[in-house]
Amino acid sequence: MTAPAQRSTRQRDVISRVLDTAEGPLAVAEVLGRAQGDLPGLGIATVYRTLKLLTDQGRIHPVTLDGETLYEASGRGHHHHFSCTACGKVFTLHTCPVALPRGTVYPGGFIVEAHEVTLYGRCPGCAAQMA
Amino acid sequence: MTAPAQRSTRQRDVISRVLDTAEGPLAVAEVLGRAQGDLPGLGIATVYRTLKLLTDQGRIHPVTLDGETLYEASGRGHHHHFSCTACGKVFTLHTCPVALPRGTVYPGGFIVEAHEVTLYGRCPGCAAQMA
DNA sequence: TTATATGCAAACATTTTGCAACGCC
DNA sequence: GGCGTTGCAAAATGTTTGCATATAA
Repeated sequence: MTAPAQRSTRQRDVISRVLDTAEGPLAVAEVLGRAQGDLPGLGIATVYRTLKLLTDQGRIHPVTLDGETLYEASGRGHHHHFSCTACGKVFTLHTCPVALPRGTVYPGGFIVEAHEVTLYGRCPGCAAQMA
Repeated sequence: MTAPAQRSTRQRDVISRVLDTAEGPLAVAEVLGRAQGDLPGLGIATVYRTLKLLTDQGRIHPVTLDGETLYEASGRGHHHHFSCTACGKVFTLHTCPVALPRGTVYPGGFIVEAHEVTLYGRCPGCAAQMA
């Protein structure tokens, strides 16, 4: 009773690479668009199936931002996100503004296992345009 | 040319009260269910329309958590959320773990206008059950 | 060869919209 | 009475699934 065989296909390779080389989390439509650059005939169903597969494998994970589900590659270490209120792009931040290690007991008796922080504001590019 | 008149209806009153008296953010289905306790015939479209109306008025605002959109009353001051990984309930936290006032320039040149923090872990009740 | 993966289209789930009936003001 | 609001059903979105064909191994 072994796990079902996993095949390496061009579709999966391309979708994986799109996420691995992305500068931040991507929306499903964005993944489809970028992957179609290499595979014009790629279907949206394959993207959804592959995203689920990669998520189950722990190679990527979903990030929900303003109601939209984005996907990003795992294994990039602890980080957070910055959502630009001007251009809408989402950036990855490598500095963490909170000190809440696993096991911290938060006021009220909440035992913290993990945390997520999202910052909103102007990204460097949009801030420069305003000036 | 004044703004269109807003009418006070039983539906809007009930939906507003459901959110005002909620202990935390509620999912749309949860709002519908609670409101139907008072208004059995209430339609889901009215709930969506009213949620959008109240949001536009700034009286409530959406909170996205794990891909689900929840709504909570505004004007409760700055706070964050704790999502229990055991029972799934979402709690409101009144202590803020970050010091990022508006205008803070975050490493990388990001100008912070707002921030959101979500903590994950065991709520007091679930933590007690484990012990 | 053969079981898994893909693409298409149909099925679902969720949210929005059109419209006639209804009810505040 | 008039116009905003409601409930229903249809439409628009976003995501999943069935199935015949294509393909990795």
